[in-house]
Amino acid sequence: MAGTEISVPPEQFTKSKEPELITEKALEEEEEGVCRARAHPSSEELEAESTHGALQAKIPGGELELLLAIREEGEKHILTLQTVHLTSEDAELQDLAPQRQEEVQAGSGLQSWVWRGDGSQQSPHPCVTISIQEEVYLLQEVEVMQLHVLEEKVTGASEGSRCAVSLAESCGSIKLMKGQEEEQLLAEGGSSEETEGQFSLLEVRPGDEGRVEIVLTISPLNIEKPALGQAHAEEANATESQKKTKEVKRTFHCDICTFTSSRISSLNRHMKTHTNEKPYTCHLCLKAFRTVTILRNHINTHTGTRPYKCDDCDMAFVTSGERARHRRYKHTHEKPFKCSMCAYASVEASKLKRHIRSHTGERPFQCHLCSYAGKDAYKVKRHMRTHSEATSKRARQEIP
DNA sequence: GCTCGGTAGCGCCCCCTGCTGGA
DNA sequence: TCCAGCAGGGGGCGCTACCGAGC
Repeated sequence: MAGTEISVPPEQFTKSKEPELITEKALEEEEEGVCRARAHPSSEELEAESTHGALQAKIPGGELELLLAIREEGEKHILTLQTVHLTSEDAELQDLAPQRQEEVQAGSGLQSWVWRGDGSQQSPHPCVTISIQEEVYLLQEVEVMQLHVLEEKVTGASEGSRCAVSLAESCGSIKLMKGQEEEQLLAEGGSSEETEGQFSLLEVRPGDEGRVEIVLTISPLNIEKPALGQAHAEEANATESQKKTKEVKRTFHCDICTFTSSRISSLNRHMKTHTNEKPYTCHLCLKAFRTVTILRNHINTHTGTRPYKCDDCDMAFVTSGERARHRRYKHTHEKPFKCSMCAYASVEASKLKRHIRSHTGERPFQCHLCSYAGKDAYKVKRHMRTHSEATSKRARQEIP
């Protein structure tokens, strides 16, 4: 299938951003036999996705739910569901005879997806076949539709577990649901391709009754999954044999994002980034900060204390990062950010980003008084002088 | 747990240069 | 022709935020 591509109206899909696949209500729902991950990506985040060429998936009118089977016990997976252009060869894939078929309805707006699996286990990876109603997902040219499902290790999944992923357009939510059904056997036959070593995928083909079938190959990953309900630790990549043997390296997970660390102190520090708590207040300006380090740097900006002195000149800086950047600008001339379209290279990523706008013509900063748009914020600010000065000139002319 | 070093990102300001229109 | 105004492109720094790792 690699190579087969179907086309889906981009607006019909919302690509889930991997770090967003974290749940808010996962804990209580897990107790109900449902593992549910919900994310609320902001519009900015979705925008960012699109800028990377990834597809945006929006499900018109409601949620999209994807059922899939997890075969291995104690494994975690990242699933990427990707639509691809369909070719005539895909008809051959109809030979994949699913043994099971289920339809899922989740709410009024939900488009039905059909999970299918067969008993063949020839593939090293489990596969899932999903059918989508054709009126929802058109067999045209697709680029988009990428779903990342970060699945928790499935313990006690002897009966198997099913996961349902749903995208709700209205709120941008993604749900990960673990069902209680019996073990779903997995289909074999969809070609797979590794992407960044993370996932494999899948096959898209026309199904019956006007559906599109997507065969999803699941690659087991050694990725720790966020705990449900609270930050937790677990043994990284621990198999039973490994557990029995030796040195258990613990990995601590944030349950709000995909952050992991080998140190609990790092996790504890990280967890503060998910709160608005800023307990460290500058006594000079009353501005609050999350960490004492940031506060210290801030106070140095008041006092003029610049502890980081450049070895090659008389410049000094508040932070080591400023000094390092200064050294790249002035002394080492190291420019790690290189433009792929010309010879331009920059010390800073933001400069490269600004430079690329000169290639693309993008002008994201709009003047609110005229049609002028600038490629960076300061250009608009500078441009605004022309309005104020023009106004003042007129005023001077009108008032002799 | 604290601290340091490094990285990332946004913002601000400045300089240099080319174009354009009016004096 | 000269010059001021304006915009494009880019350099450099200020500051905040975050994280890995050493102590």
